[in-house]
Amino acid sequence: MSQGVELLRKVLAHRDRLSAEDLVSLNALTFRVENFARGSEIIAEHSRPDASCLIVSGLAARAVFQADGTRQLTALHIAGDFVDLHGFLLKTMDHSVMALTKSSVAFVPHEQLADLTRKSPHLTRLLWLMTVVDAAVQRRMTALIGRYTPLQRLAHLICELYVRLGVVGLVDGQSFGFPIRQAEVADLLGLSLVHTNRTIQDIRATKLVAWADGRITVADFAKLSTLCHFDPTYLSLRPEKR
Amino acid sequence: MSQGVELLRKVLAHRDRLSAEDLVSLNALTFRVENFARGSEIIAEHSRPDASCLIVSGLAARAVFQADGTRQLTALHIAGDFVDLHGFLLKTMDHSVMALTKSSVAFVPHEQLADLTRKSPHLTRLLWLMTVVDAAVQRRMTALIGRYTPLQRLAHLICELYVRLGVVGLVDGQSFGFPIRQAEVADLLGLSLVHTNRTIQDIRATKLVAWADGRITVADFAKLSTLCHFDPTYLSLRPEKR
DNA sequence: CGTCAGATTGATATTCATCAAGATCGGTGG
DNA sequence: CCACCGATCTTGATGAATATCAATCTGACG
Repeated sequence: MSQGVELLRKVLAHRDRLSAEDLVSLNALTFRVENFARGSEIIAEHSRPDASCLIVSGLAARAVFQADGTRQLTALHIAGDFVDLHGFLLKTMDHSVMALTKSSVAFVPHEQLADLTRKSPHLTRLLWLMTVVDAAVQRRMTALIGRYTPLQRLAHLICELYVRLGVVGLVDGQSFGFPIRQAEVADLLGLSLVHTNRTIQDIRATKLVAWADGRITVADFAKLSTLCHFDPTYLSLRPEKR
Repeated sequence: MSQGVELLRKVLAHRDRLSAEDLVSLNALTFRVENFARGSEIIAEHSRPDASCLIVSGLAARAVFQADGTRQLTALHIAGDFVDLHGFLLKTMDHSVMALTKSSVAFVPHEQLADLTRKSPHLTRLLWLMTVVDAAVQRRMTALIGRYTPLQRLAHLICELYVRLGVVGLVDGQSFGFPIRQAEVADLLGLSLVHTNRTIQDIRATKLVAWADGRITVADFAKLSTLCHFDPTYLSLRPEKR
């Protein structure tokens, strides 16, 4: 079983029980793995990909660029995220996907996904769900940037990462690797670089989070959650019949 | 053919050719229509709906509420939008859907949608697409609030509405009805009410848009698009094999 | 005529971006 | 081993953008 499929199985299993038949269909998917350097573009805006990709390792982000070169990173993606399932339906990309760290990415051809929609309604619904969860995460991001203070935005980002990375086993005790530059955090949170730096100092001052050398340690998840009103409902992490 | 199905057919036909078989499956869907008053909740956060809804007439919005009573409207929905297709997969709502004007809403039971995923892979992909387009619109919203000026946000909102309302035939010449209070525009754009008021005055001053008595007239769509870098790619409005 | 919701205005305080320097650190060539 | 360099983080100063507060205005309607 490829690493990509194994990760996908783990992520889907958090949302619904997978039947033996589901597993067979999953295993039938063939992934081509490709590596990307930090800062490189995995999928380009306006391109027409013929395969969808899943992050095997590393961090990636969806990016929307502006004419003046500034950008907004609209979503962050981690190992196990079927990032570009969207492209399967969109056909033409409305945004790009960037590797924020050295990443390993698995591609599955669109034909195989189309096949899945014909042969496995249940897996289809689960993959559909994954894109709907992406939408929910995006909604939360909109709300964060629109109505939360910078400190809350950052706290929320950390809470979300803590939970999502936990699902794929990437939280070690209370800490996880997050080798991201502050400029990128700024583009995620909709802040300037300087203000982001100060906000990071603010969150360190709360003592709820330690952040050094590309690693974040969550000292008090409960208090951090309260600070930013984190409610994980939007991640749909309860196994249910779907 | 019900009004709901007819609208849906129109919206889907903008994304792909519908076969005779597709139309039969569409017509098999049974919608229960319900009316909502301005300001009422169509779907509540944390609820577990057993039917998904489509806006037949009126304006609706997804809302995320904060502890202090403030809210962010994360997305705006118009006639023809299958707003709550998300609920079919999420099972538990992570946000609420509000009627911004008196609205007529058609509900189709989740069982019928599940059935569709078993019997009509093509329609399934098209409905899936509609949720993916919602995600794309949401992404654009995040980028807007994070990196665009208030004037650009408002201009972009108007461009988007102009195009989306055009698809369902709700643009009359160069104008469309938009009977929304400024407080709601503020919650959409992530601004304060006062600043929203001033931004509306700014956009009036450009003469590119007239806005009075609940009606917006777009005097120069091309210039307005340029002002806010509007690129309709994210709406996926080209019929393609999907 | 009074009331109410919504729009508008002016004044002020706060937040945030921008600009311009440092500081820190790892790597690299001599 | 050490001086230098570039990338990143940090800091301080300043001004612009935005929120907040408190009126006032307007039009619809009983």
